[in-house]
Amino acid sequence: MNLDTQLRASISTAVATLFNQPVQQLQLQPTNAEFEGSYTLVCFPLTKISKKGPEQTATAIGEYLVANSGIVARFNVVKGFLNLVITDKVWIDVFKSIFVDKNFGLLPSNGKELMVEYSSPNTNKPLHLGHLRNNFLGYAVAEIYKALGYTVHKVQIINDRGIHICKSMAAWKLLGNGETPQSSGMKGDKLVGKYYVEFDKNYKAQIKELIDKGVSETEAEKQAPIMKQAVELLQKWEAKDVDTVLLWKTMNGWVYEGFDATYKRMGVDFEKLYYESDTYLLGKDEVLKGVEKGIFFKKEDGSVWVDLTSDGLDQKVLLRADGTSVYMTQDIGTAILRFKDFPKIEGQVYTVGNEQEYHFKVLFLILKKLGYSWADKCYHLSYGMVDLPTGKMKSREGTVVDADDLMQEMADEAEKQTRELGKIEDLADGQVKELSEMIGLGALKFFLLKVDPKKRMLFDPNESIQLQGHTGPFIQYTHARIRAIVRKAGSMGVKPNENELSQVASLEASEREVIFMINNYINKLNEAARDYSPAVVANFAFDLAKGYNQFYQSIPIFNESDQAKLKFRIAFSEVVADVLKKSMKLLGIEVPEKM
RNA sequence: GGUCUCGUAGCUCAACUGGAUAGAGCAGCUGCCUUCUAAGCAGCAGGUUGCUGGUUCGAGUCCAGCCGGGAUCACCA
Repeated sequence: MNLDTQLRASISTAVATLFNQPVQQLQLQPTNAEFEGSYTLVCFPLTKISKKGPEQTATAIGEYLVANSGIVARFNVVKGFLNLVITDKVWIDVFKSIFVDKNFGLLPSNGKELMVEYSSPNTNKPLHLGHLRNNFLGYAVAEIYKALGYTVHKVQIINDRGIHICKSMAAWKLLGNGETPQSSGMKGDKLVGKYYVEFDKNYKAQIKELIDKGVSETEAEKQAPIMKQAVELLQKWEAKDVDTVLLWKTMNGWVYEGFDATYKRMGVDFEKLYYESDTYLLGKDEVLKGVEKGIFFKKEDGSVWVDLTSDGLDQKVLLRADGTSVYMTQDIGTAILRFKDFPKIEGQVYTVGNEQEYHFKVLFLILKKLGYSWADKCYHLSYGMVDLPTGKMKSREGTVVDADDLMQEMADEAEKQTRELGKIEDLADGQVKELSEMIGLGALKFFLLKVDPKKRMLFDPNESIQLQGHTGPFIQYTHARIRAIVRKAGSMGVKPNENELSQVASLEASEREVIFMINNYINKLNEAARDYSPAVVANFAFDLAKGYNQFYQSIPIFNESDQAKLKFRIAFSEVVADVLKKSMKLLGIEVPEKM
C-alpha cells in the first residue's frame, strides 16, 4: 500500500481511538527541512474534537502512532505541528516497491478519454515564440493525462481560410512573379509570411497615397486597391472560384510543408487535424434550433443573439443579419462535431491564449444552454502572453521571435557551450549534433514550461540560453551523470536485486529525502493534471535532480565497502535516472546517456 | 467606464490551495576537482510578499478599499 494512504489511515485510527470522534480532513504535509521528520500533521484543526491544546493533541497522536502504527519511528512536536519520523525500514520497502515496478509512473488505463487542442495557427505566417509556449503546453498536458491512464486525442484547428490568407494571396499574385518554395529555396510558411508582410507594406503605402490625395482615412482603408483585391479573393473563394481555390490550396500546401518541419523539430504531434474551411459553416443549424427552443432570440434585422446578462456577461451575436456565421457559431459547431467524432471523450481542453478568455466563457455557457452536459468538462487552458525584454512581440515592429530561428539558435548555443566545456571528445560528429539538439531544445522547453501557464512570462534570450541552474540541461546533466555510474557498476559486475535491498539497515538523510520525492511522483502528476500545469512536473524534476546531486556530492558511491549498501545505491541511482527521464519525457524533453 | 487578471530578493520564478523563521535559479562574494562527469556541491549576502484595513489559533494565499501593470468588453478571427 502507498505510504501516504497508510499513514493517513493510521492517523485516522489514532484520532478515532484517542478522541472518540471520526476525522474529517487530515492536514498532512512534508516536514520543513529545519525539523526532523518526513511528514507533518497540522494539529490545530483537531483541537476541536480532542478538547485539548495543540501540543497535547499532537503528542497524544504521536505516542499512539509510535506504539501502534509500525511505520513511525519517533516524533517531535513544535507548537501544533506533529513531525513524524518514518522508519528507514519503511522507506527501504517503499523504494523496493518502486524499484521492482517497471511501469512506475505510468498508471494503467482508467477507461477515460480526453481531447486536447493546441497550436491552431493561422496559415498566413510562420510559427513564433507564442506558438512554442502553446505547443509545448498542450503537448505536455496531453502527455501528463496519458501517464495517468487517460486516452488522449491531440487535435488542432487550422485557421486556413479568411481574409488573412487572402492578403498573402493578393500580394503574391501582384508581386510574386510565380515564386515558389522550390524556386526561392525558402521554407513554405516563410514564403507565404513574406507576402503577408508585403501586403501590409503596400497597403500602408496605398493608404498614405490616398490620404495625400484628400481621401479620409476610413475611406482610404477600404479603397486601397490591394485590399480590394484581397476582399475580392475572399468572395471568390466563398463562391468556390476554381482559380482562387487552386491558389489557396497551393499556398496553404506550402505553409503545411513548413509547419510540418517545425512541428517535427518541436517534437509535437496530432492525431487529427480540423480545418476551418471544413467547419466554418457548422453551428448554424444548432443556433437555429436554439432559436426555436427559445434559448436564443432574433432581432428585427434578422440577426440572432444570445442573452448572457443573467450570467453577468453581455449579449452576443451568433448569426449576422444576412444569416452568415460568426466565429462563435463555428466554434459551437466544431465542439459538437468533435464529440461526434470521439463519442467517448469526457471533455475538451482548449489551449488558447488568455486574450480569448471571454470567448470561451461564452462558448461553454452557450453549449450548456443548448443542453450538452459535457460543456462542464470543457476547459480553456488559458496561458499568459510571452513578453520580450523590449516589451510585447509585435509583428508590425518586427520584434516577433521566429520559432525555427529560435530552435536553431538554442541548438547552436548548446553546441558552442558543449565544445567550450570540452565534452565532445569521445563523441562522433553526428552525436554532437544530436546532443546539441537535445540540450538546446531541452533548455527551451524547460524555460517555457517551468512557469505557471496562467501567468504571463518574460522571455529573456540571454537567460533562456543558460544551461546552468534552474534549467532543462541541469536535469539532463544529472541524468547523464547517473547513467555513467550505472554503466560503471555494470562493468564492475555490480547488479542490484530486489532481495538484497532489504539487507540495508539505515539510510542517509539525502537518500530518505530523494525516496520521499520519488514516492510523491504520482501525487505531483495528479496535481499537474488537476491544474493543467506542466510547471508542476518541471519543478518536480528539478527538485529531484537537485536532491540527487546533494546525495551524489556527499557520498562517493564506489568507496562503499558494504556490498548491500553499494548495490542499494546503484539501484537508487537507477531509479532516480528513470524517474527523471519519465518526468522530462512528459514535457517533451529527451535526456542523454552522456553529456 | 464594466468584467477578469497579475503585483513576492537587483532580475526570472516557487511556495503542496489558510500553516512553522516566505524558498530556488541568475547576477555578486567565499570555499570544494589526484577518488563515480565541476553543465555540479557547500556557504555568505539579498524581503515591511504594491499600500491600508478586515476575517482567525494562524494570511503571500480569503474579503473590502485604494495604487500600479495587462487582457477583454466587434454583425473580426
